[in-house]
Amino acid sequence: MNYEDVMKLALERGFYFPSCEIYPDAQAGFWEYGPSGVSLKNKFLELWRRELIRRDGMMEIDGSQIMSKSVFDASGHLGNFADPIIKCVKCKSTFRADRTIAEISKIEIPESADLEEFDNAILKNNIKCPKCGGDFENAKKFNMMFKVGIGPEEEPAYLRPETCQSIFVDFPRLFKTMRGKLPLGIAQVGKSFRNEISPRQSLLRLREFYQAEIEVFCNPTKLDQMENFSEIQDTVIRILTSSESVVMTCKEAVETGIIPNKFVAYYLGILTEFYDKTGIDITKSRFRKLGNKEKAFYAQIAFDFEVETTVGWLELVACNYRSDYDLSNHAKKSKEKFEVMDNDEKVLPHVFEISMGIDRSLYTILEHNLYDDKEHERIVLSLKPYLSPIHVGILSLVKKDGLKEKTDEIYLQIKRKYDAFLDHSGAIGRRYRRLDEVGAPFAVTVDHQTLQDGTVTIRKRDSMEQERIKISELDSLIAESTAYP
RNA sequence: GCGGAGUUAGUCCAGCCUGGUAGGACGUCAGCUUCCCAAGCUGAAGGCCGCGGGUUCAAAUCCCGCACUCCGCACCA
Repeated sequence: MNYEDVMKLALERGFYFPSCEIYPDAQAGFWEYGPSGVSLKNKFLELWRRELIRRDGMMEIDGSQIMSKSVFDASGHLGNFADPIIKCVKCKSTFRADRTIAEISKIEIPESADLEEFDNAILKNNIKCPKCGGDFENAKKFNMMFKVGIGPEEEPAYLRPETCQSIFVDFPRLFKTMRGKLPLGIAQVGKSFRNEISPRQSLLRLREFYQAEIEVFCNPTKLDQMENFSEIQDTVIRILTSSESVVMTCKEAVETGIIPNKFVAYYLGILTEFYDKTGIDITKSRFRKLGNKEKAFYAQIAFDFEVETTVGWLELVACNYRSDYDLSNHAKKSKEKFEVMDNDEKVLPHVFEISMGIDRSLYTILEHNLYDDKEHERIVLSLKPYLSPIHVGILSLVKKDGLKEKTDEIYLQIKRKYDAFLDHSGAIGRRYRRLDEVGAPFAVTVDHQTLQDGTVTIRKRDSMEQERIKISELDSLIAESTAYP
């Protein structure tokens, strides 16, 4: 199914929809999750915690969304998280200053250069608007961070453009008080904010979006001493470099040098295992090794985890080896000490990050799991049972003869433990199909036989098969079938 | 931000050219029916036609702005 089909499902079944949609001044790039979306998101995050956080004994924190100016001074976002732009006086088109100058005059000016450098280059080389030949206004910086004013004096602060800065800032306290030991993973789930020029495609490019980030602090001299590497050495990953596309095990990737060390390979391996369990088609995924020009300003080595969808390859996760970029800058700016002891050695840890875009991941899960079952005239969201917004539908075959009451009774028994949905109204087939669309893996139906022998039918979403089971077996069956892997 | 195409009920769309304040399908709800897969029958709810302004006796319809959506450019988790 394609983007439009997913969009339609999202709107009709309460997965997500535009924010502030009843008002004319609603801005692009802001979306809300409805009940089904929240339920899916919560379960996705629980899987993330199980597969990555608990697996490695990482810590999870929950930091402020608004952070002080100093943080972004140190992190480099104030200077670097901005694009130099130039605007044509005549046709009002806006261009990236560095790129436009490089294209026309072959002069490379780094994007972080002073604005005068761009203006001078434009003057000297007589650079005009590529569209209409008009002159340019002076170069400006467009910073993608949202500025906020704190208190009556409107002290400047910013909405965080990535969640990880609180992890770096909090690192000294966390390491000391939580008895940290390298390598140490610290994780965070939360919102980040970027003032995108042109947000588009619902959850795929947002101005306010969810990230699940993991920052692993490590001793840079021990990147190949990775005890649990054996756990994932045979995990198959797909890698795209500038020259080739390969499918190989993590072990082979390290041996051939495509991945620089066991440490990085380990995390790419467990990330792959995680995404496999979300129900994304892992054969349509790849780690794209980024070239120097594509990398973020803080990254030394970068792999983007990308997945193919009907709107192209989507970047779901950015894996960056940030070295000591963040810690050394925060140490310099704050005068706080960030060195820690690793056995007898004093080290300033390096950082490898796994920065996951939650919204994009959820979209991809929906797209990869939605299919049109033409034979049975139904749309099925074939989610993994543990991710389904609704675990089980509880239905009465007909309302009369006490079936409704019996159905209510079963619903009452299980509704606190599972996401159950009670439905009495309409034809049974219609109710099954509605449940298929929100991905409920099971439907339990109460019929006349139920009143006689205490059994119900349980219908499976994907096969549409039914079997009779005792009501007393219901709990354990659902528990088993919807358990995380 | 630019270029192109759009915006009418929860969803998809007709009506617009040739002004006279809305219609279909699906979905939803209630009842009947129905003893297991979107059946049928009856009834109902739901839209000041994206927002604002203009022209007109009269605007979904013509004109102008703005917002949003989609496709390209650029940017990115």
